[in-house]
Amino acid sequence: MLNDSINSLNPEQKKAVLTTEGPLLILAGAGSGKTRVLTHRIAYLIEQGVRPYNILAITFTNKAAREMKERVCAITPEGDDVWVSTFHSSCVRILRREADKMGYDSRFSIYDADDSERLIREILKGMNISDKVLKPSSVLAEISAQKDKLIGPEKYAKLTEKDFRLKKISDIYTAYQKHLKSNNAMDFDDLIYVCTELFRTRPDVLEKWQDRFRYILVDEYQDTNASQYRLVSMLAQKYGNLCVVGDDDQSIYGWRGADIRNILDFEKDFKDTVVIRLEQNYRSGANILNAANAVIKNNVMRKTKTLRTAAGAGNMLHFYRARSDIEESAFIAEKIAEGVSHGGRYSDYAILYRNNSLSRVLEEGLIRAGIPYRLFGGVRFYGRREIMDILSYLKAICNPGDDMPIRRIINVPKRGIGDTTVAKLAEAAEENGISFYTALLSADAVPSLKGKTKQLEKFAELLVDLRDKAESESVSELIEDILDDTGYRSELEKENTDEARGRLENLQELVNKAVEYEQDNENADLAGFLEEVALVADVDAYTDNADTAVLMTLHSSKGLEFPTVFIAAFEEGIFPGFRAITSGKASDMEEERRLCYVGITRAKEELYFTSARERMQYGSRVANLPSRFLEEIPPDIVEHLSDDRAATENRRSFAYGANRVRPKPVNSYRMPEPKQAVTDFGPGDKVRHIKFGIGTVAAMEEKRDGSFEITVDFDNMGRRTVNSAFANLKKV
DNA sequence: TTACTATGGATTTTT
DNA sequence: TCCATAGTAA
Repeated sequence: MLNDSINSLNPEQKKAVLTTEGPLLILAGAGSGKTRVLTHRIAYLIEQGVRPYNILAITFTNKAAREMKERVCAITPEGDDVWVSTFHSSCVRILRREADKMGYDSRFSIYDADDSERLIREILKGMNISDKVLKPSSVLAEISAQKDKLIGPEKYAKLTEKDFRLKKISDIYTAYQKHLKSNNAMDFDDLIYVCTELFRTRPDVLEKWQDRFRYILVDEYQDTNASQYRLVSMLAQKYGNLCVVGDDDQSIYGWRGADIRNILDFEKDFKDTVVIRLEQNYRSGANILNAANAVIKNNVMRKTKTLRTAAGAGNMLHFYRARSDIEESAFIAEKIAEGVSHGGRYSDYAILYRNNSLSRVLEEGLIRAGIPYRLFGGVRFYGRREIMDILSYLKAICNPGDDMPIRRIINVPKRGIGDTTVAKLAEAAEENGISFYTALLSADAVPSLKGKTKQLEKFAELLVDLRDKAESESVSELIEDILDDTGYRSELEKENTDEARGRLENLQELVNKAVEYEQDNENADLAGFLEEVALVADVDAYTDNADTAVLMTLHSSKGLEFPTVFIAAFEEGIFPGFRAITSGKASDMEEERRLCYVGITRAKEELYFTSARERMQYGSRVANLPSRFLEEIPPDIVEHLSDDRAATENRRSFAYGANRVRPKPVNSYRMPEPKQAVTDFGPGDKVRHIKFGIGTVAAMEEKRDGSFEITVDFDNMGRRTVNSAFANLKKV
């Protein structure tokens, strides 16, 4: 059965499956069936007598890991014993067993990005540095970048001696790392970093794990950073059976430390590497592939690779330039409605955009047209305030030695313990060399906190009480208790707003997740739940079984495919983004181009690029030119829906290209206020609306932007208020 | 301590 | 525009 399955692969895929020994680099173009290859490869290894236990498969998302595991298990039951997990969870699993060798307790907690940033703020405050001078997020980014490059605090200090600003960051880095260590905590980067340190300093431990993982596979290899690369190469050193799969053209996380050289230089780093190119695309029509190939061809930093397809030309691509962002969203909504009315499903449609702030106007268009949709990204579920609050309670209960979570929730809900009190407590803790929690328990001994003893005692009691309950209760029960005992739930219920109701729903969802976790894990405990929660992302929740259109950023769309794709706001200054245009670095523009390539190759049948002549951005009206990437696509495969020659001409004369004249930032050009929307009707007149039919105008109100809010009593739809800027009412 | 107003800043975010 | 944070008044 496995043999039949392997025989149905194309020659390159087959070779990739059968080449089991030695270093192997698989350059897998978009839609070339790489997951199929990987799963077959694992199954084949097992069939060849490799123990599943000796195989490690690394993916970037939990979702990918889950899917791969399922697919392997579908071929062979033994697949269940293969380690399929993300870099981070693999490292956690290793470190839980080896933590003591690196001076950590095996119950170390994991800081997510928010925890880390809060800690940085804390340190900045302690060092009396304004967060205007050094932005916590950029400090964190710098520290993260160093860890990714395996540069520890000491080494960084040496490197930055001469630069005043960097010297400061170096001090913060040192303090940050010290805090993590003393709180028995690791941030995301540490998970990898500490693991590599462990392997570097303890050859005996390394060898143990080398013997364990004789066959290693890494997916999305183009997205690995230096530390991940180091980790993998150390593990693979002894047996040399390292298979990496990636597509340099889909490297879109360079800004997060992903080092494209990992893939470009793989052959240099691993002698006798076998390179296999999967260029046969099974996803899209030829026009779409040609567009993708044509765009990516403009990048210099890449391994040459051209996608082929056996499919026919397929449909033309479409470009539409609307008058405004609102009209653009209306166009997209209309196209979806049209498609669905011809028998399509909402879930056939994906709307992709460069950044999250663009989602709102697009959503509004869908809402107006009554199209069901789901939005991915934006605020992460686990990033929501109410979720983080309750998780902080859980963390405080689980690991009271960690100050951060307690400090977060000490006054949530409000219980009269303010910043000054917290600062005093922290000081007392510092002076006595005890944890914040211990200081809290004996707060009555601190004279300066006299007036607050009552509140502090009550809070301490609450925590002790909850810790007690945690001993005997399941995680979900504990969450319920936290919600009740702290008054968190009743507070939200009292608020009685839509927002509060939404928060309550989210909290219920958190309880559900806990229940799910308990059902899935035999030895479920609080620490395990927190770990799981720390290492999941929202995209992990994406499923295609709901019949709704999907909105997400281009970044999140990687790895997915849809019959019809809209790439919205395809404009200079947005995509490519303002920063990539002005930075002058060719590599920035190349990454934008790869993102464009990713977007294009998500489409199976139809691909629309949409843009607007002017749009609201940051509160003001801006006019952007169509994206330069549009001109990189052969014109004969793009249908211009807006018959907009003038704009195209305009673009031609615009000197662009980061390597030539640096263009004026397009965002700085402000459009004059629009002409007053002309209407030839007024209250009492009969009008026709494209969707709502005939009605009588009841009222008209001029808006600041010159358009009109028009209230109409429709014969069939009742009273509706529409805006003249997009409603297109006609007098009858 | 909290609740209000002014101000400034604003990609992308697999873990 | 919309958000988070800093500063100020009660």
